[in-house]
Amino acid sequence: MSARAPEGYDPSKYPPFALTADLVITTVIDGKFSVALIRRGEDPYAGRWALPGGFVGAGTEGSPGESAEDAALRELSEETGLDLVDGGHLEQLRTYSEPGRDPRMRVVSVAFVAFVPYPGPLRAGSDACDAAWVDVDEALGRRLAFDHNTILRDAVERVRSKLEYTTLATAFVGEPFTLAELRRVYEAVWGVELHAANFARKVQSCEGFVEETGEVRRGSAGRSARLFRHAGAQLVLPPLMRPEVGT
Amino acid sequence: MSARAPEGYDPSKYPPFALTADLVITTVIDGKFSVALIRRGEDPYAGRWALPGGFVGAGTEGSPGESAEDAALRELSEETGLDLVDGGHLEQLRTYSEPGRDPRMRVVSVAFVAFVPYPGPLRAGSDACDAAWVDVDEALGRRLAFDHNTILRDAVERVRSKLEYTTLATAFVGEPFTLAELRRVYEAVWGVELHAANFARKVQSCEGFVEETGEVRRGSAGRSARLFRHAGAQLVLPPLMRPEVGT
DNA sequence: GGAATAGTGTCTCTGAGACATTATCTG
DNA sequence: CAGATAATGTCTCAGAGACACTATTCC
Repeated sequence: MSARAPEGYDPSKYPPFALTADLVITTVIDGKFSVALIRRGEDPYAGRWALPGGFVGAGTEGSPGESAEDAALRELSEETGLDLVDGGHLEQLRTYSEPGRDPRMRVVSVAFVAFVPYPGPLRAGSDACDAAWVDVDEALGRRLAFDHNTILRDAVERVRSKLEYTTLATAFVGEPFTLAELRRVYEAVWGVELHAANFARKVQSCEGFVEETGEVRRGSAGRSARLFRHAGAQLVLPPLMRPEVGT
Repeated sequence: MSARAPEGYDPSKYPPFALTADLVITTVIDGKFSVALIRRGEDPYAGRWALPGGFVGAGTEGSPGESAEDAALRELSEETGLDLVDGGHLEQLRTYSEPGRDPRMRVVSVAFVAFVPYPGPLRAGSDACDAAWVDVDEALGRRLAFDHNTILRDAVERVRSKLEYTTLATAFVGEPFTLAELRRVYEAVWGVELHAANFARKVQSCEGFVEETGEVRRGSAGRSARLFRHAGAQLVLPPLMRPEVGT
């Protein structure tokens, strides 16, 4: 019985939680799987690196408020300038609600993961004294604010596994892209080397994963590469398997 | 910047949300994929079927409060008597935070999915006038309270896909179980018929999925079946694929 | 031409699916 | 013994991985 009020609906009777949306914004920069971090300017955890995020607007009389997704999109745009109309992907990760995860008050955080093509350096937001793309492994090694190490770890595993059975790797590259560029996304995120020939065959044999634009990319050494765009399919069946991960 | 208060930490400055944990408790009853629903005794949506759930305790001075997971476990136990020590599985689905999803006030719901062995009929909780196991397809056809149709749809898809690449089917059967019983879980959840011989080979060839107890189950017609228990592995590699679902 | 990168051909091996056969139980 | 259910044997086919080879581009 979601949200049933036993008698009368007096909001003051219901425990107040503050709600935030925290983002794990991931991208691939020059072959490195990277995440957007900000450096906190204020206590608690002043000076620590943290995930970007912010409060969800609850609304007042006259204004309807926003969902956690709305808040996440707003934060993503503020932080990176992206709005997902051309490429990129945002999805909910999970919600972190342990009492005590924020030392000040009861804050529940809905965490999101974003997959974006590299949008250039970050601008430090109003409440951060610094912002930067950080290699994921290095970020996991830092002591982040709040429970953000846990959130980041969960997000990294989500991204890695989603590349196996979805076409979301295309969200990391701008269109059009070559098959080698797409392969480098997998290699960066999974930390492995893939067999180029077999990778290309697999991707092209999966209905709706990519389609040729007809153009080629030249300019670098070697034979010019055909260009592709994402062709709409969401799932990869059967999945691409990341090698050697369980053994 | 999760939960940063720009100046001073005055909780009254932060928008109050009520937080609930809603549960999609699934099981397999006699070959039918089923979900626990309760019938609401009070407005809003009095008389409508809904997912079980309840408020998350925020805590007060002296009491620490609980996480959404704590609340979900409490609700699961109240509703079914189960505590997951022997079998069963509970995981977060996602959080639903659209403004207006509850007509009374701003309620954010963290939804969970539970996989449990059939625990017998439900007892109607304090705030429900009825409670029952309902076939999933029938439940999806009803007009449930709040946005519970959406939550249920998301949960059903989660369960179906989780059976592909995890060993969670074992959470639906009591131990020990026969391979035929395990196969009937897949058949019920996916709504397909599986080839018994190939299923048994696949399950046994997957390291750590099941292990023989050495006992057999007799009493029904035909050759007696060997008994198994879950052997600890969480993932099925390569995944079991549900047939014909995309085509 | 030579190095570098893209793309193709093809072989092997594994595993899924289909189906036939054998084994063991109840009545 | 007949029927039912469990378990095994084996054939075929698709797809992943490995590797050799061809194609095209820049220098």
